[in-house]
Amino acid sequence: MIQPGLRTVRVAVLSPLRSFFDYLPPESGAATPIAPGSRVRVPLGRSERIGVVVRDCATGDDAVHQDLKPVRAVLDAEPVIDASLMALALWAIQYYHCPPGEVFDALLPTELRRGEPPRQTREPAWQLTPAGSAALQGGERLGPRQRELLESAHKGAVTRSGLADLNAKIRVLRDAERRGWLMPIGEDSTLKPVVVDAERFLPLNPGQSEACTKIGDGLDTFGVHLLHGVTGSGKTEIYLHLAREVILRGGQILLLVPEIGLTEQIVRRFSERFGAMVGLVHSELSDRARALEWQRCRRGEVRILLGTRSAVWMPLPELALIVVDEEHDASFKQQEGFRYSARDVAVMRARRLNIPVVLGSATPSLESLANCERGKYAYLPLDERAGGASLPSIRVLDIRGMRLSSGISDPLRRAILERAERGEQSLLFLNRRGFAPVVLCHACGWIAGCPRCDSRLVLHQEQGRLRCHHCGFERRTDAVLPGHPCGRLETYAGVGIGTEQLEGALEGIFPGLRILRIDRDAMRHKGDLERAFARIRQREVDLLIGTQMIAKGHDFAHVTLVGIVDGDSGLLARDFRAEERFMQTVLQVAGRAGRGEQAGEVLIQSHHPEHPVFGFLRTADYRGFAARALAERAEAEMPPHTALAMLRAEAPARETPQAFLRELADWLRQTLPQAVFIGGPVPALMERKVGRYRANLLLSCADRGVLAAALEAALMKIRTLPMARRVRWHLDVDAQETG
DNA sequence: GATAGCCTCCCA
DNA sequence: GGGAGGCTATCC
Repeated sequence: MIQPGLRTVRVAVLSPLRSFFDYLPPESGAATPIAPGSRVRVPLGRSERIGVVVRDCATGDDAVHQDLKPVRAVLDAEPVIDASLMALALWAIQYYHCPPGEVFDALLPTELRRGEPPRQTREPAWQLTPAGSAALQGGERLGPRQRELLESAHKGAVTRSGLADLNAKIRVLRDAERRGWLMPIGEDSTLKPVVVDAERFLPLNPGQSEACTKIGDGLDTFGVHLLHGVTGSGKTEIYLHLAREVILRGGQILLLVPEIGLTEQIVRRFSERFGAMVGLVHSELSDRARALEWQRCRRGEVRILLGTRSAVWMPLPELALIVVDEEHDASFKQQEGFRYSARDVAVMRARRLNIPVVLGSATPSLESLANCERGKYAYLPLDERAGGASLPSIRVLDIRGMRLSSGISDPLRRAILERAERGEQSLLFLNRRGFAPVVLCHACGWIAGCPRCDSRLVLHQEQGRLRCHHCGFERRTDAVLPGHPCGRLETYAGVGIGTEQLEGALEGIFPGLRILRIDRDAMRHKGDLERAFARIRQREVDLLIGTQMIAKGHDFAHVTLVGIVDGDSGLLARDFRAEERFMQTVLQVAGRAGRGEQAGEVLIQSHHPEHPVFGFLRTADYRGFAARALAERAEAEMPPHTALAMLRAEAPARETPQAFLRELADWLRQTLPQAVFIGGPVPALMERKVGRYRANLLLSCADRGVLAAALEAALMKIRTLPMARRVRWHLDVDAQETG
């Protein structure tokens, strides 16, 4: 029986359980309601957990349970999550159909998740300077507020929270600071006065200013602006100008970037202009450092937050603009646990705050372009390169029947030589690490496979290792491998070429050229990458070989030739997004060339030069490509034309995940409306990974709301399926891949 | 995910 | 009779 009028507290418990939990108010202090966003300690089963109060309800009408337990303790007097982030979190729980605790895990720094009190970082404080002392003793005419402030500082340091009592505003304090009467003490680097020196901002070209004005005009209302600018068109400068505008109005800016390590340049440009107002969050940060940034953001000390995916959840009470740079980048989608898209969350956050978002990219996602077509996003093209550099010309080399030496055709070889003779740099892109991607036994022909995955071991000759790139399995090349029938040692032969082998081969082909390889193996240590980029800038390198690692962010002014060694790799479509990804990668790598004065050239080696993708690449016609791809997606009823979710399951036995998904699929097919497409179950593209077998069920529907209801129904059904306990499963809303 | 209670199995 | 280990329900 539910007692009417009973007061209950709804809590998102930090656990993987897929529901909220209701509690009675704490036994002591039952009279005061707990503010949503405060943390509580609650009993759960036989143990205790930390949770976040979602609401404290006068009537417990919708509490389902009979005998509720009371909250053990309220941990915060002030909520640690403000109302706007709370609303965003609740939206995410619904949208991603994920356990509430998972979302709040993403919102809170570790120490707060553990139930510890918010760390007392030293509160910003100011003290009287000699000049201030003189001013107070009659040297200056002071307003009543200024006098009050300085008198207080005379008695002891002034803190931010002390200001409230003083009836003085931050402005008075800033003013006193500017006049040299007060100076910050303690963690003073964060307290430098806000100086946004207009002279340090580069002038914008007409295209840039037009885009900037359009976005700037809408600063006080929600709107999504897709800034489609070719590489080198100066998107960053636009962000900088917008940031200045927002800061002058007293707002905070959130700038999301794909990977901070590879975006060092953008970080530098922001720090140069805005100094200590810039905050930084990324996955490499320690828990402590992260918690500190969290506090600084919340207190408003950080005015510009630069960060990767997880930064979208940071507390920014005066957030006024969000920028998502390289919005098409796959790393914005978390691939495990709470599988959210930081870009999509950013758009939703902006919408709820009624502030604008800028999505920037040279190769926008099809989703965003489709939203422009539907009139939901504003399309802002930037067609010329800032500084007048011209776009590289792109040519496809038909290498059918050509003699290749170590994968390099003669025309490409000659092009590299020409650049070297002119003192220019070349860059070869090969997205395959290691010496050889396939290894076989020269004695018996056995192909070395990973014992835990359906994958092949990659030969890394420098390190004398065979490695699986999917699970981390690794053996020395002189060890007997599991499953090797003849077990003979030292008889491995590599098939195919990776960057490591290419580097060696090129040293033979181009004696005298200074060659540098950039991939995860060659750049294992901290600082390696920065040193490598410095060497390139200082022209200590003639020929660069790189994987994905060199595709993003960095400008190479003296690179005038880009060679795509394997232009076929992206066309052997394994996934519905493969072509899009290939197009984006090639254009991104191409963008590295010719950013200086000389025009650049891109040569793509391919066995399928007639493939339509190359037609668009030759003219760098990304919009043409996108139009065709969008039409294909509509035809195939795939995103962005439809909403898509993947239900993935895995278990130690091959049959289990499929049996589970089949039972579910059978039920769903009978129950769900026709409009919902149910594909599968089918084994995952790589069925076995780290010793577990995986299978997928695809659900899609043109109507997102109908799909959401279908997913909710599926989750309800899963609760009743005994099979569900025998598998590990999860739901991936807006999955990036269908494999 | 964590935990406890229950079951079966095996051995003394 | 009892301990180990697997299976399953439950968590407000």
